[in-house]
Amino acid sequence: MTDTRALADEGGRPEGVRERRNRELRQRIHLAAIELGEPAGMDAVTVAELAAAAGISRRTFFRHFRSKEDAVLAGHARYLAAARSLPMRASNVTEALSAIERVGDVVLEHEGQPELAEHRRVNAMIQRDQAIRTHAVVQDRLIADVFRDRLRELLPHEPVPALEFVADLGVAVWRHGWVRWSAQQDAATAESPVESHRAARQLFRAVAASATR
Amino acid sequence: MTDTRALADEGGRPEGVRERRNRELRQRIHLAAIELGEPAGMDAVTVAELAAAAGISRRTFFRHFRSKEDAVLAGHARYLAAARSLPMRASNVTEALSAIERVGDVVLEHEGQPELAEHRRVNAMIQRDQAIRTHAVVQDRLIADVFRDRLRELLPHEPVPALEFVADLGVAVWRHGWVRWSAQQDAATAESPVESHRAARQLFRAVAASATR
DNA sequence: GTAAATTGTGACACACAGTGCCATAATTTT
DNA sequence: AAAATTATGGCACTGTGTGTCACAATTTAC
Repeated sequence: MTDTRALADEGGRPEGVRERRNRELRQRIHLAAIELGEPAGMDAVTVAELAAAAGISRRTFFRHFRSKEDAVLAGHARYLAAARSLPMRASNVTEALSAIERVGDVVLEHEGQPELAEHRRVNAMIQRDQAIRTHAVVQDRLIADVFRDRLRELLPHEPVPALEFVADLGVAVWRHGWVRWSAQQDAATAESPVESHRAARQLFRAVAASATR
Repeated sequence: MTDTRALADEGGRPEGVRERRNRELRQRIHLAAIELGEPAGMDAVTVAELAAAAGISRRTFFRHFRSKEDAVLAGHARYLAAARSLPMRASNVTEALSAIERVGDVVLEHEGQPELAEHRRVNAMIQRDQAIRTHAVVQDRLIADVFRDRLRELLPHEPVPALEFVADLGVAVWRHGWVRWSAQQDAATAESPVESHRAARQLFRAVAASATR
């Protein structure tokens, strides 16, 4: 989680003390949020407790995250950053979905073992914890809006509602990929994230093919 | 808006004074919310102002709506009620989407002129007003969860993530239908709500057909 | 019809979220 | 080493949402 820079600028300058501390602190807060929220439910945790657990003041917490729910959903921040910065290409509405899927592919390639472990944990929280679930869907919408705006630049002649719709669908498929992956339990039949996302896309296609007579 | 009973029980008993006042008050609050929120943006409106405009106390407002954003989104409440109460039939995942679409069709049939005018107004707010937009997507998720749970009863052998996904897609198509309809401006080429929703379903199919090579 | 039970309302208090502001400490730059 | 920048904590303040109580209005039972 955490290093939203990973995708954007691989070749950065050294990274000063400030930068490193900032990154580490965000990570510490993130872990504290999961640690406290996982057992009790996020509604039962106050920002004051969270800040105390991370060794900072309430005020400082809000300088690093907009809300306690935000502190949990680090994966969304990475996907959002990718939606903003990765190159996209599409020459019509139906290609737009593929363009979004390609962004997802790149993100998947960058998610290593620690991120995957986080995904399992956070996705489990999204299923159980209403506060987190609510916040996750809001984040999804923000990401879809970013995709919509980028598609708008690529396809200025397409109606905006259609682009928004495609962006929505793209994000829904992405989310379902993770839900599917996180639902795996026994290692025997477990899919890799890439496989789960492929399955999500296939299910999307299958459902659409038979719908709307 | 307003009468969430319309779909559920057409043949009801007379309706007492209490019931009527309750309904009228909800409607009054709803209108006050739109009236205040439309020009200023919902973030700039406090519940105290809203309650004052509706002639009630702040405390009473919260007995009728969970939040000021909720007070604006009356159409979502109707759709939610329909998702809960209308009969659904499906024997596999791909039919599930059609089942959700059928619920939408029934709701559409019941939306008269005043509701349609409201849809235009509220949808415009959803586009402009971040607070409302955020809340709308949360409502959509709640509705999708209701559909998911109902599908779970109909198709107990299907994996829950798949059902959740289909429910998500169904709601996304529904929402896009309204967005598309609300985007119409000149009466000359304007679509009816039914036509817009049909177009939404077709776009869904078209996008899916060419995606995921 | 009147009495009892139920339900809606306002007032008050309270916990908590989120933000503006300022003084201070730590770091980067010059 | 001094100056400029940036992170932090403390404090105050607005606003949300909920629990609780007393009281008024309706509904139900008799």
